[in-house]
Amino acid sequence: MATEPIDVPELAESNESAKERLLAAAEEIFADYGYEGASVRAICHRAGMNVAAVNYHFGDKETLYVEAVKRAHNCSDTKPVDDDDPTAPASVRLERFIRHMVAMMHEPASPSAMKLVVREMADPGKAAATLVDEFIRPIAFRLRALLQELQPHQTDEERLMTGFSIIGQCLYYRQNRRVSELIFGKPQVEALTVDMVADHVVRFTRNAIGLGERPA
Amino acid sequence: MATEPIDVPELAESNESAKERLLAAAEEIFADYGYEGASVRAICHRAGMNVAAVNYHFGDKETLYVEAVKRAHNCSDTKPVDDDDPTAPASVRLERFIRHMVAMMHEPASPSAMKLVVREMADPGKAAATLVDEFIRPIAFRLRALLQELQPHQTDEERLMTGFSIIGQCLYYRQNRRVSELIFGKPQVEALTVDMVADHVVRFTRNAIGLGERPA
DNA sequence: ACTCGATTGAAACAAACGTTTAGAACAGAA
DNA sequence: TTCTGTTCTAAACGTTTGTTTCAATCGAGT
Repeated sequence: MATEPIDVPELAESNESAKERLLAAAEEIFADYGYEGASVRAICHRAGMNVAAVNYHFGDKETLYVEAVKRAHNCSDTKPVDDDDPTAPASVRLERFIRHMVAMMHEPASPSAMKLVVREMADPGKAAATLVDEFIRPIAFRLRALLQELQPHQTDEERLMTGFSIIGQCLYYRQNRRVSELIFGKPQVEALTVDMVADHVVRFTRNAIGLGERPA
Repeated sequence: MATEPIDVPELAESNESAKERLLAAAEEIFADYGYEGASVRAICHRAGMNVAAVNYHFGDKETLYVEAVKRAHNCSDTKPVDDDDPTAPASVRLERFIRHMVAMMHEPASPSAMKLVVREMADPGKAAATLVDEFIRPIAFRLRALLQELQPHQTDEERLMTGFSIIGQCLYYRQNRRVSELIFGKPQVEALTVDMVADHVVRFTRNAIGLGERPA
């Protein structure tokens, strides 16, 4: 009681390691089965820990979920878009934006993290607000700024819809890949590589907003 | 045993009415809470029936779910696209296709039915195959045929991606509406009416595939 | 060695889950 | 009426859920 806790550096490490394992396991299970479908027991089993671990480290299932989603969006690779060259022409930066977006959707650094993030976005829950603030909105505002440069004569609403058209194309392959495979067969869809899709979306979008064919 | 069942006309009606109420309730609850999140008790309570009703009429929860999804896609309005005038030019039929698609996503005849269908598409389960066969694939093949008319010089893969770009734009507003509201604020997104979005997607797509601005 | 706070383990908790059972209520046929 | 089959209800089934309890274990400070 009387003794102040002082700092516990190495203990904190092992603490983080335990929480980290739990978060990693939660990310996978939540991504695969959804919030309701994932059981605390399955998560703890995956983490090699006891059922009580969730309650001890996070309090309850919901808190664990929110923390897992927060951790997931940190694992996503936002950086390549951050160090974008601001001196390049807007049309080039738009192309880079699209290519980064398509790549992120097709081959995310952490598939289960991306899966979990997209799941939360499709059905926004308690973690959605944080996710939007720290992960989604920055990307959306970057695109909006680009479109303001490229189409200053258009209204805000027109640019908003243009942004949705671009994002909609990129998101399609992540949100509807499996259905597409059911429709056209898996080989047909798998034949579409990241580069092919990126090239297509860039060309489709450039034509759509009047940038014309991309110069070689 | 010895007596054959004969026909039971009016009894069959009341039977259908009971199953129908159950299916309607299941559609709403499953659409709102997902398969795992929806409880058999909640569905039966909504239908004003006993818990055992699900097991009596459908056997188990999963069968009820599949039947509810099948019923949901029947409630969706596929017809307006069916009686499409085949004599009109392909570019006009494409525009009609897009407008119908956008309208169906924005203001479906039965919101809960559409919600349930989209949910199953996002996370394909046991009902996905039927849904694709009877509901999704016909639409997709119609679009593919249109693009074959409009862009006969392109490869199958290019046309496939073009189709995905078009569908991706239409689906965006249904799959990511709530996130968009979180990003930009509800009023900004609600300001986009069905007609505005349809006009935009038509113009965006026409430009993208080289049809030029639509003639007045 | 001893103490004490942090962490883990096995077990159990009440509640909710999908499912089942046995019988009541009903309608038509004999 | 009596019988027969169908439909519905109340109650309970066994299992699984998220959560809690409490003692065992560990690690560092005195």
